[in-house]
This record gives sequence, structure tokens and C-alpha cells, in this order.
Amino acid sequence: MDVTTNIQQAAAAAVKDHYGVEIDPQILQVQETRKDFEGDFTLVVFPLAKYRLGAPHIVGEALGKLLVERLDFISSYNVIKGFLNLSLTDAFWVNFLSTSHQNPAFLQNTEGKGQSIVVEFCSPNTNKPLHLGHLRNIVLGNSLSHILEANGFEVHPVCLYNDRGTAICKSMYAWQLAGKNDSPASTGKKGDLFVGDYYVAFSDMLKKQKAELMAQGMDEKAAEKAAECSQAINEMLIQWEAGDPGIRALWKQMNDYVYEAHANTFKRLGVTFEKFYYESEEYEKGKDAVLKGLEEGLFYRKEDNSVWVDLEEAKLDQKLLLRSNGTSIYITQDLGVADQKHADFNMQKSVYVVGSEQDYHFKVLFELLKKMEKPYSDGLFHLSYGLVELPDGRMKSREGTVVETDDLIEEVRETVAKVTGESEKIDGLSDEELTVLLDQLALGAIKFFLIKVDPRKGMIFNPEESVQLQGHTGPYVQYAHARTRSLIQKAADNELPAFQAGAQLEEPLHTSERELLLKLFGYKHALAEAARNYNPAEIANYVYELAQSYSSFFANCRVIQQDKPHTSSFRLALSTFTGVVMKASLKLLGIEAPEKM
RNA sequence: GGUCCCAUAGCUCAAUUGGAUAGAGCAACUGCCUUCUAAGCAGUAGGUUCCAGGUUCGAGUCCUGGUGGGAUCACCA
Repeated sequence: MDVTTNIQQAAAAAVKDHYGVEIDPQILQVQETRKDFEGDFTLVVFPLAKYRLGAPHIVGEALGKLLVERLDFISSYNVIKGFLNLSLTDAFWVNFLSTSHQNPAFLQNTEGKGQSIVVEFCSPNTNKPLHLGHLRNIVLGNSLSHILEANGFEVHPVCLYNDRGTAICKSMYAWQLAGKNDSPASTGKKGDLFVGDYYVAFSDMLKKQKAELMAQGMDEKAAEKAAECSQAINEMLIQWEAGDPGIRALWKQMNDYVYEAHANTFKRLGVTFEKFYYESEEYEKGKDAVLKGLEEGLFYRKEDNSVWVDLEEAKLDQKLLLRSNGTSIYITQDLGVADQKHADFNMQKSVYVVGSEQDYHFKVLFELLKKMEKPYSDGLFHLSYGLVELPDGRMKSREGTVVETDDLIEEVRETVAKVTGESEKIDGLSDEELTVLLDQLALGAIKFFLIKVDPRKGMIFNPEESVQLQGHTGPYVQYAHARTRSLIQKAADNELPAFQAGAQLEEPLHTSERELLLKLFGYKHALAEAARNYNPAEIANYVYELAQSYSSFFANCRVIQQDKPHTSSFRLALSTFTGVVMKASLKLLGIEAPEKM
């Protein structure tokens, strides 16, 4: 049994024996003792107030005394107001380390066993490169997938490509007009950039044509519709729908350029998807589901033949599901894709990592799926994240303020190279190893930066300052990990006794050793909470605190000491284990843990 | 206008989901590399947690009402 529940139950039993009152052990929360107070775990006594057992500090005293008597792993206690601080024996911690440090099960939770869960993320358009906003999405989705997996879930990461519609037609049209014979190969541009440039070219064209029409007195909306290039796009869309071979071939060509480029970026980021869905293949699939719902009386048809659903009960509006001409809209497609996922993976839960601007959309979608009584409708979750903004506002592709993924990685990599170049620690590395290291550190910095913030919140990205290598950063954690590895190297030169259960140390545990052990002890809880809340930021903060505790330990406690072999081997095991937990935690964030840096 | 989200140190963010004296990093200042990696450690300084009420043993966290910022409300996706 877990110590904290052990303490809870023992405390509840003590209350019963001492006061004759039966209480629910759950109300007695046990938490890590705050720094500045003596102790390891704290039992909060205040909730007992409603049983009128006496002043909280007196109740705390009584319980503390009983707990020390009854639980052999508690060495002492102190009470401050209604907080009962308990110190555990050194033997307990030595035992904790010996049972955990080589136990693979320590890194794995089992809550999700037997449950299948689909995580959809990234979901890009095919008309431009991936930018910082996508990157936050990808990094969050990827990390969430790892976290769920570590909690025992059977995870299926998928990506839905928005590969059809007006956006890609714009690039196609601009290419027809201007480029014709150009390709990524002929221009030496990465495919997504290549297609994106034509998209921008189209925007400029439209802007110009609109301005001309508005100068003739047309209002903005009408001008947008009437512009020659808008008309051409509509025509192209109709041809695409009709399956025009020329248009389809061009469409496929443009998309393929982008897929190849994106695949490259994914690879560089270390992200994999189990399956890609394509809007062009899925967008008609929701129709049948809607028609079936119509038959069952869940939806209704208006005179003009459009199909609607009434969601006013859920405080949402009347929503359109099928156009009057019978075609699908965005939400219809999502209904279809949801069923397709279920057919593919038979999931109980389904997570969508999508920006917060679509909160309303997902409320509607989830309400609809519930109404249709889908088997997975209880397990739906929208991991909604805020915008990434620049110090002077939103990124705008037209103004050239978009921070592109590949550029960003390159830029950070250069900074890392500079710092690394000044260090002698990497002397033994080959050029190839150095390249790998720089990538690991640059990506570590970027990913950590994007994950550490609560996803719900918008965040500000300052190109000059944001991605640092010191302090609350990925490289800080990576550095702490590298230190654990370097210690092991050093220790190999010394002959230390093997660390084992019941080892007698030459000196009592240092405060920073206790803090570190307490942090390690908290790993399972952090892992479980991150999954329960679908929040990778909790892992980022956990591993940062772990690295802090280790760095402090490293500065305060000498590990290898000739005259104290048992303390040495204990500390070495502690370091090794910390390294293992840090590496596993970083892995959950999609970050590599280098051996040397 | 309706709905939803956000507001914490100069800046970027935390706060174990209602618990102790609100904590980290950056920036500033002070110390520490001739035994394990200084991308580090230890310290100083920095706060009316947007405002006003309420709930209770206890509020940054919950409720009500404001203020400010963002998003959204298409037969777009």
C-alpha cells in the first residue's frame, strides 16, 4: 500500500480509537510538507473541525503521538496550527529507494489498462508550412499521447489533414497563373514553403482586385465575392468536386509537396502518427449519420431541405448539419470522422487537441455525439490551448511575422551551438554525435518552453528571449540528467559495495537527500494527475522540480567518498534512479536526455 | 449584444484542485569552480494575487457584481 493512504487510514483509525468517532479517511488529506517546515508528509487536521473533537492543534498532537507509536516508519512529528507534520525514518527512505530503483513498474501506471483512446492533433491545412501555433499543438498532442500510454492506455495518435477546399485552391490558382513550371525541386524550396508562397501570392492578388472594385463603389463583402480570382476559385472548387482530372492531378501534386515537407518536420520533431485522415476522403461520411438521426427524430428538416439540430437544451443554438443542396459542412465531417475512428480503433475515449478558438465547435460536436448515443460519447475531451502570440500581437502571414517551425529550430540550434562550443565537456564527441546533441538540446529548449505553460492559457513568444538555455528550461533538466550519467562514469573507477535493502549508512540523510527522495516518490502521482487532467504541463513542472532537487543535492552532498562506502553507494543509486526518472519524464514530453553535455 | 476563456513580482510562468509565511526562472545585486559537469549552487531585493462584496476554521483558487484583454456566435473550415 502507498504510504500516504497508509497514513490516512492509520489516522482515521487513531481518531476512532481516541475519540470514538468514525470518519472517512478520504477527508484527511496527506500532502508533501512545505519547505521551511520540518517533516516529509503533512496531515491536514482542519477537516476534523466539524466533528468537534477540540482545537485543531490539540487534535494534531494526539494524532501525532498515536501515529508515531503505531507506524514504525514515522520517526517524529510536530504540529503547527492544524498541520501535523510527520518525519519518516531514514530506513523508510532507504527501503523506498531499494524497492524502486530497479523496478520498471515504478515508471508505469495501470489506470488505463484495457482502454483504447484516440488522440487527434496537429490537423494542418495543406497550403502552408507549420508555424509556432502548430508546434504548440504538435508538442502537446505528442506529449499527451506518451503520458496516456505510460498510464496504461492503448493510445492511437492520429492526424486529420484539411486537404481540400478553398485554401489549397488558392495556391493552385496562383501557381497556374504565375509559376506553371516551377516545383520545389526547381526552386530549391521546401515543399510547404513553395505552396505557401503561392498562397500568399493569391492573397495579394485578391487584395488588389478587391481594392479596385471597392474604388468603383462596391462594399467590401461584395467586392470579395466579385473579384476575378475569387470567381476562379469557386469555379475550381466545383471542378474539383466534379472530379475534373486536370484539377485533381494538380491538387494531388500540390498536396504531395506539402506532405513530404511536413513529414520531414514531423521526423525532425520526433513525432509519429498511427494514421492520417484526409478531409477529402472523409468529408461526405457524416451524411449517413445525419440522415439516420433525422429518421430517428433527433434532427429536423427545414422547408429549403437543409437539416438542423436543436441544441437549445444544452444552451447552444440551432445548428445546421446539412446544406439545402445536401452537401456536408465542417461539423458533419467531424461526425463522420468520429465514427471512422471508432471503426478503426474501437476507442472508449477520444481527445482532440485543437486551439481554443474552436471551443464552441467542440461543445456542439460533443453534444451531438451524445445525442446520437455514441458508445464513446462519455470519453470525449477537447484539449483546448491558447494562442501563441508575439510581443506585438498575433502572427500574421501576410505581414511576414509568422514564426516558422523549421526556422525556429535552426535559430535555437545556433544559440545552442555557441554555448556548447565554449564547453570542454563535449571534447570526446564526434561531429556526428555533436550534431545529434545540438538537435536534442535545441528541441529540448523549444518543446519544454511550449509545454511548461498551462495549455488553456495563451502565451507570448519573444523570439529574442523566450527560448533560453538556463533556469526554467529544457536544457536545465537535460543538464541535471547528464550529471547523473557522468557520476556513474566516475563511480566505475571506484569499488563501491552494491546498494541493497537494509543498508546502514554512515551518516543520517541530508535535507536535500530527503527532498529528492520525496520528489521521486511523487512521480506516480504526477503521472496519474497529468493523464487525468490531460495536461502535459504538469509533467514539465514535475521534472523541473525534480531537476532542481537533484542540482541542490549534487551541490550539497558529495556522492563518492572513500571513507563512507555505504553512503556512497546509496547516493550513487539515488543519482542513478533520479536520472532514470528524469529521462522517463523527459520522454513523456518528447524530449531526449543526452548522456553528456 | 449573447456565450466561453483569461487577469498573480518589472518580464515569462507556478501554486499538490479550498490549506501554512503566494513560489520559480529571466533581468539587477552578493558570494561559490586545484575532489564527482558553474548550462550549476547559495543568498539579497522585488506582491493590496485587477476592483468591490459574499461563502468558512481557512480564498489566488468557490459564488455575485463590476473593470480590462482575448475568442466565438456563417448554408467558411
